[in-house]
Amino acid sequence: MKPLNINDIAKAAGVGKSTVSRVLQGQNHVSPDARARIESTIRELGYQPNMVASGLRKRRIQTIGLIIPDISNPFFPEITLGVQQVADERGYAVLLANSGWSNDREEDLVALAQRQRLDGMIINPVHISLAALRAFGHAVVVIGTRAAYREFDAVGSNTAESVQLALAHLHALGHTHILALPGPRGQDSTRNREAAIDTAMQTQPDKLPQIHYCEFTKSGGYDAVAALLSLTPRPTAVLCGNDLIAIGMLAGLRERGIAVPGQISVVGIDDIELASVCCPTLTTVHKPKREMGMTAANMLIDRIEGNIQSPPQMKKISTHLVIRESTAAVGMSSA
Amino acid sequence: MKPLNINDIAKAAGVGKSTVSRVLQGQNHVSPDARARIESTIRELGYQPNMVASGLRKRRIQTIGLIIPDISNPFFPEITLGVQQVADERGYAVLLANSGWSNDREEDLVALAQRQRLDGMIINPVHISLAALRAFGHAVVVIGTRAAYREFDAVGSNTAESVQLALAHLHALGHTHILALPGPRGQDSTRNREAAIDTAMQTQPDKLPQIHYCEFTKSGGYDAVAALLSLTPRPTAVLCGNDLIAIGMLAGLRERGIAVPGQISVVGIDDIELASVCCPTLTTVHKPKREMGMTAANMLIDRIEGNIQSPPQMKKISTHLVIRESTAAVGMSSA
DNA sequence: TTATACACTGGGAACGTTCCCAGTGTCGTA
DNA sequence: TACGACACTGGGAACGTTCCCAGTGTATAA
Repeated sequence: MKPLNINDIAKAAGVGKSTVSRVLQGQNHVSPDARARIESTIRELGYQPNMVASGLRKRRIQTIGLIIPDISNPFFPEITLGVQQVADERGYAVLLANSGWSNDREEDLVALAQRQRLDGMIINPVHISLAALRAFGHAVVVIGTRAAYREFDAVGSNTAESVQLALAHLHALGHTHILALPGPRGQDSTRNREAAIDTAMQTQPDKLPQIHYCEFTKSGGYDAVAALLSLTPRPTAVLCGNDLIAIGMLAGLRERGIAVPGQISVVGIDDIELASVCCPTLTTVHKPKREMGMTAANMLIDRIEGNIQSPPQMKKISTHLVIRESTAAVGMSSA
Repeated sequence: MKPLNINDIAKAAGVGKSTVSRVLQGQNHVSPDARARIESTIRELGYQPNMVASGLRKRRIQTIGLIIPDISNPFFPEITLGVQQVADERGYAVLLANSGWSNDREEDLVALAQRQRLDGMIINPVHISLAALRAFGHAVVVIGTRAAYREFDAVGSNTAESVQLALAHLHALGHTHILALPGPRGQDSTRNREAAIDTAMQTQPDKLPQIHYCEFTKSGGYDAVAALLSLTPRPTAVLCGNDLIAIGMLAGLRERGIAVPGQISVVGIDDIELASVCCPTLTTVHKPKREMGMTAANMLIDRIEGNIQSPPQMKKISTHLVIRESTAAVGMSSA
């Protein structure tokens, strides 16, 4: 009925509970004889130490939190997998939670993490306030490159580089009229992309892309087609803030019989799996999502275990362009 | 430095810790006056109760485990989301772990769940033994319809129905030479699909599909194209065990210049998001994945909280066919 | 021989809650 | 007036570990 505890093992092995505890924690100062006896007793009785009790005493529960906006967005499972893999190897479990892009949910989840006394937390923040994040009181690693959170460790892809790669590709193909869909108006990651566009275009400000705001979703891209078509002269290429937007846009263009890349080139960012399967397959900037997850987990656990004392650092993971079918030289077909 | 505890609050509010505990747990037998004072003290000092301590005492940590093969497989994020949503609403956190389709990992993870004293566990089992699952000692809900685990609560989609729907669709289009890819040889879910095929074909055993085994992945489907083409007469339709297989097959067929659905019709199972984006879009059997996750979570928490005492039950969620571009009547083009 | 060091051991306190229980006070009723 | 019923209260034990510490014994050095 009630699970075994350390005293049961101690009694069965004829030793004190302290000695059993030492064995469980892999400490020395235990005679080979006692150790052997304890280990075999544990195996025999199928004893599993209670990590809740141990967590209470040690103030470490070997569990980290991962707060992301939405696991059903294909960008995040890969991140999650990377986090899990490292956490696992280093002896931590992962508590996963979705904020659903909501500020309230984000703050609730951080409070929950605090009550659960998680050892640390990796968060891809949407709106959450610094104060709420600080209140957590344990190690935090932020996913993303937003300046607002610079007091925490962070890992993000290099947005400037991504945008630069995509734009350079379009320019090389001769596109000068470009529409950019950097994301929803007023969100930090949108601003990041806009800033990156400005930086990339510093030397040729006359070719600055036009901006249209939309959600980071398929339907965001789909709806943006109308805005695209209302522009004169009509852009010959679209730079999408992420692949979901790009894929929505592809669907919208196809419905209206506009050829991609014949009439319009489309480029995305992220390189989610969909990008290699959609039609046409999508030229995009590859982000090493798995690696980002792994890096975040390593940074976090290093902090937790005190291996790092340095001030917060930001690791930018570099990206590269993947050229597929959705882009071509300007004026390939109907021109 | 050290977080506040219940005694700090009690002292600050001028009451005993028991009274604070009663307020925290929403019990009655607390005077309105004391309650108000305690609540405002808690808010003022920003106290967050320690769920580890409470978990130790109550033997409930308000956390459930979710063990799936691979979160990067697009079938699982939706399930996860459903589980999370319900767990959240009912006051539970979710610990997520990937078994990576490995038996050893599965058993390790269950042992971990046991050490963590999770209140319950939802698992999509691959190979794990009954013994290992029983050893967990808390509530378990299995995802899938496999007979082997019938001693646990389970929720699965109706495989028989799914296969039946897909085959009926192909038959209605006039296909009589069908190749089925039920999954990897020797895995239970593969056997389930095979059995469903046999059942569906009982009345017309002469048209029984041919079977080829492959992994539940894109490359599994891709590699199966060779097997498909080596058959004479060449099948006019392929029934794939899941959408990933189907999408791999589409890619392989496209590479070889075989028209879908002109020369070969392809139907999948699952209706993952990829299915509506790939090219051609995929006719498939829709599984309500989110709903499955929600149902599983509700069953589990009902068990945990003792709302159910009944013997284990299996809930089969029904499916429906989604007709898209990848299927057409036999002999539409080159015939 | 004695002192010192140190591997090994087990008992008890502590971690922060919840629950039991015994002790108040107040009220209604006999 | 006496009594039971009951809302309210706080102290202490318990949950299962880890850590501190004091107590063994044995080997090595002086």
